[in-house]
Amino acid sequence: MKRILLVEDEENLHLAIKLNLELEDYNVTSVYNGKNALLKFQEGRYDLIVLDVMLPEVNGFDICESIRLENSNVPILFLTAKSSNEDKLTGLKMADDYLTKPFNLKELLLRVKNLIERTQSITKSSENKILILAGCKIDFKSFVIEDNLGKKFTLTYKQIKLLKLFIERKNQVISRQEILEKVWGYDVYPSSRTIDNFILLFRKLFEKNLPSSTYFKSIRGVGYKFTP
Amino acid sequence: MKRILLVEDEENLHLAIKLNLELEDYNVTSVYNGKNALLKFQEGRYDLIVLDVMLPEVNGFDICESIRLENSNVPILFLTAKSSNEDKLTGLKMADDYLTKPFNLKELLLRVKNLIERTQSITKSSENKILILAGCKIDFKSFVIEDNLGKKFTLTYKQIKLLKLFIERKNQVISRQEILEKVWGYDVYPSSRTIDNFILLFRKLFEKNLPSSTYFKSIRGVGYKFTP
DNA sequence: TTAATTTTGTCAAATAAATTTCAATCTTTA
DNA sequence: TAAAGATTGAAATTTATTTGACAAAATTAA
Repeated sequence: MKRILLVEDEENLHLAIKLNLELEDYNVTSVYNGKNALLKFQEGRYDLIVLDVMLPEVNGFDICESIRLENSNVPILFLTAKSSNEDKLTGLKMADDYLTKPFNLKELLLRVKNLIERTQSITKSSENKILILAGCKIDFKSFVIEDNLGKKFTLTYKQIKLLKLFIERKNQVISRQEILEKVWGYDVYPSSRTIDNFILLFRKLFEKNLPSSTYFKSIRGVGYKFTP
Repeated sequence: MKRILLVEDEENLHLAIKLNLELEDYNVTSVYNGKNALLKFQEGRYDLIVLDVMLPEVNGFDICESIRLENSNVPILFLTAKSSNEDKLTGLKMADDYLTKPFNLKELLLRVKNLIERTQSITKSSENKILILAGCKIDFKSFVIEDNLGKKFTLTYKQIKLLKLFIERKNQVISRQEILEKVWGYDVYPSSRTIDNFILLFRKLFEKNLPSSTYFKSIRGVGYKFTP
């Protein structure tokens, strides 16, 4: 049974969400403010956190940040009342998904399901969040990769995100278009060169016999394919 | 925010649909003919395409086919004026849903919502698009074909696209003209040798007893026929 | 049937286009 | 404000695709 931490201060909405999640057989822990959210988070493990942005005292973004600092990458679904663009961007950067109030409860359930399944499948493909690739240990928790000589290198958030996408979709051609949307987001479109630079780094890190590449193959006119 | 590509040439209807979709908080991209539909489709990713069948120049079915050749399974909702049976059947085969004009806008909204939700939950269970042909495994996701000896060969984007067209239309003669339109696009006309070169490769890959060909037959004066 | 014509098959070379790479610039974070 | 990270632009490189030349096959006309 999947465990969800629900952080929402509006009583009626809270109960509605809780009821619906429980009907879908989730184990829901209820919390009505930021401080308790952090307490509950530290007490037990959760498969998902549904987090309202507008909370009394400590707001959702701050809580999210605290959680991430604890080296946890439990998926977080933000609920936000404002639909202003800046708010969305700030939120999305940290969140794994978000919903703007008022929202459809069905949609919430769908997103909850997707988020949990998605993270489940990533975790599975990289068991304890550590993966060996080309003799390199990749630790998705600390963002550190270590080659067979013990040399360490810390990846950035985006690099990890892209690497995860490739691992999740190994042996599949992923279009540049989709890479941008999955890693950078729907409304942000940096130039296509940006992706290339990330690939460049990955190749430097993992490929043994450059300049030919075995792991990160370019599919001309489409995008890239990762073959472990 | 879900993105919808609306392809409809009748101005009034178009505006009415657009307005209603936007009131439901969809991000609508407007297009009034087939060629632009394909252009817009290639530019960005959409969660749904609302596609009129009767369009000037390139009709809805052809657009649908082109989209499917691009390896996209974005849900498509057809709008059709005719309610003749044959039309419905042809449409439904490719479409995920369809509506016969004149229709109720409420119904459109309902179907749009359902389609988007439905596909959202299916998408993650990525079905493996693998096909066996002449003892070769063709994987449309990785663009790789593997013969019965285990030897692998990576196809290019155009090769995959053309191969898909042949497979979709197996046992049918496809004219060179149509091949060009579906695979190369509607305004690009390369020389006639171009297609031949692709056939040449396919034959090398699949045909067992060259020079006679069993799978890729040339139909003089018309085009080619693929018989699996 | 043979000659003329058209269409298709094949290959190597040319072209056009996408990718790689790197340095410079802009942005964000500490 | 410094430093790290992300992005862009431009040149170099690579590669898929196209073309053109010619051979082979099929079709038509004589």
